Amino acid sequence: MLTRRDRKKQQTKAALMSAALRLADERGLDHVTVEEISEAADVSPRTFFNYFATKDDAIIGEQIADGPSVCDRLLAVPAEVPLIPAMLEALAPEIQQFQADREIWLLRMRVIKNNPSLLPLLVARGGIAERESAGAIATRLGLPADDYFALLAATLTGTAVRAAMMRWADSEGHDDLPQLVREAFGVLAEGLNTQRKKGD
Amino acid sequence: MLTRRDRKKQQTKAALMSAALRLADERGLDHVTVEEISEAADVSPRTFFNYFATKDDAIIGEQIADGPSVCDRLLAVPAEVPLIPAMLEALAPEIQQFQADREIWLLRMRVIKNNPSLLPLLVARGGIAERESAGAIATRLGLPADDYFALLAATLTGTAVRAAMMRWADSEGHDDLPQLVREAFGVLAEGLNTQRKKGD
DNA sequence: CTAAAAGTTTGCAGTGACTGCAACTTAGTG
DNA sequence: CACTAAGTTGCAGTCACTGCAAACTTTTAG
Repeated sequence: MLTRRDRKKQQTKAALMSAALRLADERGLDHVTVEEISEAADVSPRTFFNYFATKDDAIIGEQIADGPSVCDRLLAVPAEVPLIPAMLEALAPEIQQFQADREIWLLRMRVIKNNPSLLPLLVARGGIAERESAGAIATRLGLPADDYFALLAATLTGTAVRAAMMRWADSEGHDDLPQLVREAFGVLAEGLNTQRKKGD
Repeated sequence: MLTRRDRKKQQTKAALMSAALRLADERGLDHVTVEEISEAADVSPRTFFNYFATKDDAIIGEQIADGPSVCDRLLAVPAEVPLIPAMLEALAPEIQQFQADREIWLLRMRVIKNNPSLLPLLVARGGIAERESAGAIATRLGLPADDYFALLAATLTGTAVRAAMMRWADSEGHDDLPQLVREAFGVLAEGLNTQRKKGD
């Protein structure tokens, strides 16, 4: 059940995130202090740290999916489906989420682009999800859980999604995100094919 | 010319790095202060920051190659050579360097493993090199400089190398590093091939 | 309705990373 | 031996972040 308390917490968290994004966008991340962010969200600085471990976290947010994770969804797709289509299907809800939170994500990507020190964190966050997915991919392919290829495939999908997001943000959201992701995977498959031909 | 001054600088830098690694290995990164590291290297804390922008930098080091970069070497390999062998060749000197600095790298990887907060930085550092390589790969394949596939391929090689390094470190240096890297690339090519068959 | 329990916010005091500046010391140069 | 350029250091200051305990608010139970 969602009590009033919980609702208020969500509100506060959203306020902090959005204040952090807005201010960082206006002035650049290192010209914004936690104090100012808290001020803008109308809570004490100490409270800020009850919600986020670091200032950067307030910008990046936490990729928490309420429902089943990419990982779960990937395992749910029938095993006959080839990896790339399966991955696309498992990713679909996430992508919809990005579009639903369109404003925030466009802003977030812009801030990250203008403050490259944030990129490591973004990549690292993706990396966690990727490592989980790697296990699921391995299962699908009947490989041991810590298989090289599974890890590489997972990394690749993460990179593809990130590249698509960047491109989407660069177009200021004019491009169609699902289309861009499909394109990234398509280019990938095609490129790998080309590579195989040249390599053989 | 390499004056005494320069030699001293190198010494100091090495001393700081090695002190940072040793202490972080013994006590864990956040139980070591910059003051203690400087103390151990026998310089003032202020001097530490003349050498490294952040504490973490002293652990990760800066992947500075004196000679030509991976990027340059990749372009030097004849265009007929397929991408993966070309990449292996371009990477060879780096790998030798890792082996030459064997002790430091094994220690470094152990510290990173035990202090995951460092991972983002390591990945980010790799990411810079990858983005450069992406350009070179694109050139080799006759693609535009910001091509999707080139970026994905570059990311993949970075991940392969990193995975090989991790495995090498896990074996405490008993495994043969060049062998592990070749294996990573091999598994990769093979896996992609399998995937193509399933996917068509 | 009320009092205790449980959860949340806040202030305070402290640690430690990191920076700019100016004084000081030392190595290279003519 | 100056003279200069480069490197080192101390100092004062800002800001991220933490633990603790007090104050406050919501929920729960009697």
